[in-house]
Amino acid sequence: MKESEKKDFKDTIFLPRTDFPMKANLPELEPKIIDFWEKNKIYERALETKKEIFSVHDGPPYANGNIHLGHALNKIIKDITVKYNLIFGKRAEFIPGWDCHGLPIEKEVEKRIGKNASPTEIRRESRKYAENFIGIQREEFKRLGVFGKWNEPYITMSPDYEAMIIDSINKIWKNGRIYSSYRPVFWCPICSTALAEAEVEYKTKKSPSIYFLFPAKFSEIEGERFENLFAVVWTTTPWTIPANFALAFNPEINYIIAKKDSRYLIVAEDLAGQILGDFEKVKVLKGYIFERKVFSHPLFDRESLGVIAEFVSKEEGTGIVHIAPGHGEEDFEVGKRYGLPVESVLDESGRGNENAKQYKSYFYTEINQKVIEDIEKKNLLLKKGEYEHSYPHCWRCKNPIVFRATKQWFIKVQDIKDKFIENIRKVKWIPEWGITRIESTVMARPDWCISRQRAWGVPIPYVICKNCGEYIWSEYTAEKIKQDILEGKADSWWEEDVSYFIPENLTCPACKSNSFEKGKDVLDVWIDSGLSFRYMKSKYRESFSFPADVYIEGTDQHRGWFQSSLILSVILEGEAPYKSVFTHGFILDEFKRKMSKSLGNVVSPSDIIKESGAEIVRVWAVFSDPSEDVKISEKILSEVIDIYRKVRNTIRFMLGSLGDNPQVVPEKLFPQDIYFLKKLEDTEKEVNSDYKNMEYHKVLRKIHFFADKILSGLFLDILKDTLYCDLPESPRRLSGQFAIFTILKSFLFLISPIFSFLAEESYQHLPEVFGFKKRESIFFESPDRMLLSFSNLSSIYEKEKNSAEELFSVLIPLREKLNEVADKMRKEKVIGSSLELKVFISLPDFPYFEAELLKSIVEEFFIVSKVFISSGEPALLKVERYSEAKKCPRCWKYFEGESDLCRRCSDVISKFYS
RNA sequence: GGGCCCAUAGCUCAGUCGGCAAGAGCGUACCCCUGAUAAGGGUAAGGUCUCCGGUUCGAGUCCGGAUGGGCCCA
Repeated sequence: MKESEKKDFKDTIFLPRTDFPMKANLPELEPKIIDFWEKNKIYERALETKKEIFSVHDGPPYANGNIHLGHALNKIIKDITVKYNLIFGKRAEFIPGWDCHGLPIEKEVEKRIGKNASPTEIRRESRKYAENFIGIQREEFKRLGVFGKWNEPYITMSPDYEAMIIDSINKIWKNGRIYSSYRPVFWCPICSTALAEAEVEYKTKKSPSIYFLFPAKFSEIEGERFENLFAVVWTTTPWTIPANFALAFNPEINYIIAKKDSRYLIVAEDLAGQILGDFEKVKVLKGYIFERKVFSHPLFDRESLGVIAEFVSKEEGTGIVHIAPGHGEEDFEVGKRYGLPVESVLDESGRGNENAKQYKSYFYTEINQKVIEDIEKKNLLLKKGEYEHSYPHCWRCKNPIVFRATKQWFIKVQDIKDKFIENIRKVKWIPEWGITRIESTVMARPDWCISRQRAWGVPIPYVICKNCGEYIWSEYTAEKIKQDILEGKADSWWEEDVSYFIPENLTCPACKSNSFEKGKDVLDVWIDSGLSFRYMKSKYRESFSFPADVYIEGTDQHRGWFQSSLILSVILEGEAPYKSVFTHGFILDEFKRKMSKSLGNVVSPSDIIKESGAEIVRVWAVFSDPSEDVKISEKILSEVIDIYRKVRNTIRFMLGSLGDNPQVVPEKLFPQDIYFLKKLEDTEKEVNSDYKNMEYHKVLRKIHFFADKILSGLFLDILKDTLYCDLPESPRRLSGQFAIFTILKSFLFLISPIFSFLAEESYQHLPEVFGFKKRESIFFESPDRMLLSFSNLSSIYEKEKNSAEELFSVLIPLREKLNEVADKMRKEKVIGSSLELKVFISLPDFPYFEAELLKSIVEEFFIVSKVFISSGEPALLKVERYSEAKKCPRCWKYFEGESDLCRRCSDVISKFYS
């Protein structure tokens, strides 16, 4: 046959027709789709029609810096949750939030305008800084295709939010849960502020390490006399020695009296060798002996008391721990038991104060040196050196921090831990081990230190008695600050005089004095974000249901937001603020290392968006199981892109196959189509349940498998002959097109929470066939219009789906067998296309199917030209090249006969082109 | 150092109550098609289920320990 004749027949077949492009060019396309959603208020309008509320409550990101992949992963998972619930009829309003106050922004601003800036300047600049990044992050999140009320987010620095905070904290105070107390807290001497546990980082640090002696003020032990008796003590913080008031011994471990160079030394037995070298062991005794024994302070003229503490270990040091109750958490606890003074020897900038006596006004690192020198002068130093250990550092300025006793405000939580646990157990934690994690963090936590000596935050409403230093919390003050904030005077606390904030006749409850100054503390930012549920409750009454249906954050938030929200909610509302909590993992590189600037393995979402599109980020987010850590690499991204392409091309082919706009709904569906509709129904059910369980990576896998193997590899492949060559509006072709349309609608609907851009783009290209009238956006659609399992498709389908499945469960293994044989024949160059084959099979009786129909089904399903069926157990009997036949130039199937075209094709030509 | 979690083909994951001769997709190799064409189809090769020990007739699955990685804490 000549080329020209071939061409002629190509013009007579019905190839897919669609203007849906194969290449997406997402970086350019996506902004247009976002524009479409925004201009037409698609999300807002989709919400309007729904009633039942489903609340995905946003944990506010911190408003500094551009978003990173962790943010993207988080918001995408939230978005998928929101969209899934939305399309299934829930009013799923996503109100994004931003966390604005706090140290990181304040430090950043300080860097720009100088440390000496006034609080009002700092606050003004901090506010600008946060606003700027809210704007930036908002655009970045929108660019990812995340639906949300971007124009009415909640912002922790907005006047009504700040007022809500003051109101809430005052309510907790009225409940008697807030107290002030001296207490050693993490203190950054560089930033001059107390830090929360969440604000310290542990890094390796070299510290001085000294072994030194406390002279005993007693010489008799268990009836024996030891003149020149000393306790051996080890420390890596010599500057705390001026604050020493005790020496702690473990009651259970063995101590010895060692004679060395005419001195008797007390030290733990197991450690003596490595500390002392050569010595004479004089006596062994248990630590409890030393309780209430008195030693002399090595520097000052005062005493140091022997005490007992379980935490003293025999693994490290000397088995005797120097206790400075004002400078260590455990020291403080021990001190409290023995009634020791809680004294700080440092001022807020880390320099010696009055208590430090001769070390006054030296920085604590200088005190280290001086103390060592002085101890050496007194001949009490045994050994000195350096010690490398993991030590707390300030999260912001990265400098080592200290423990320092200061007066702070606390929320009492120790006494109601059982209430927290009780409420934790009512929540569904996904994955399940989340409950272990939150329970252990809640159980381990001390009372909540809520005060910070900073400017960028919500002021704590109290004043200080100038005469006696009493801290006085006042509802009057709280109310005044709150009113000012609401009237736009957020900084009045720093601008007005103290008299403005207190009632006229206020007297100090402790000393009756009437001279006061304003408190200098702002609230811990975890209070801000932890109260977000309360803001949602009051401001978004129409769209937020308390407790929220789900909180979704990274696993670090068990200690952070999940906990702060839980504590505040249990105190204020008597229950947890969420019904379920989903946690996702962190992002690692291809070698499972965390991302860090120093490793140079940081991937930013904007790079991927620029290169490949936001949809690729969305699909990546569910490519791995997000409840564990997720990896990203070039390889993974290219696989994600391949999945996208496959899904896109499959959709494109289906759109094209409906390009001739079939309108007549077929009365009869062919068994092939019914079988694939059944596959669709199965997939719908599985995918729906995966969505419900938030197993989005399983959704992706099923969607991909369905598009690739079921549709592209089977259904659409076998339908090509019908679609291309059968007469339009012939029963077989219409049935096929109807099935395609049914599948396509459903498929687009199911992928829309994840592939939001692709689903919308495809929906806009969807032809209105079989009487289907489109809506403005796919997000206006509903399951009953889009899903097979939610519609009541013709009784034919319901009636015949089981028999169709039965038939195909027999045909599929035969097809696989045939493929094996055909592959061999191709490799041996016997055939090329499978249409060159004729096949002999045996099948059991299928009473539902007539012989002719059955034969045509099998030919179509096998994509061969001729099938002979005999009766028997299912088997592939013989596969041969169909050598006696000739190829129809139109449909390329082989047939026997004299005519140029096969019968079907000549029929179509005569009917369609006459 | 402590708590929690993870560990299955080169990559990403399935693997319910212990019965598996261990599955899928991607990638790879080879082949076909050229009427989804910067597409489409087929076949095949890939695994001592991280390691060591235990329970059991039987363990990827249960228990103990080790190693590596993550989060949180000290």
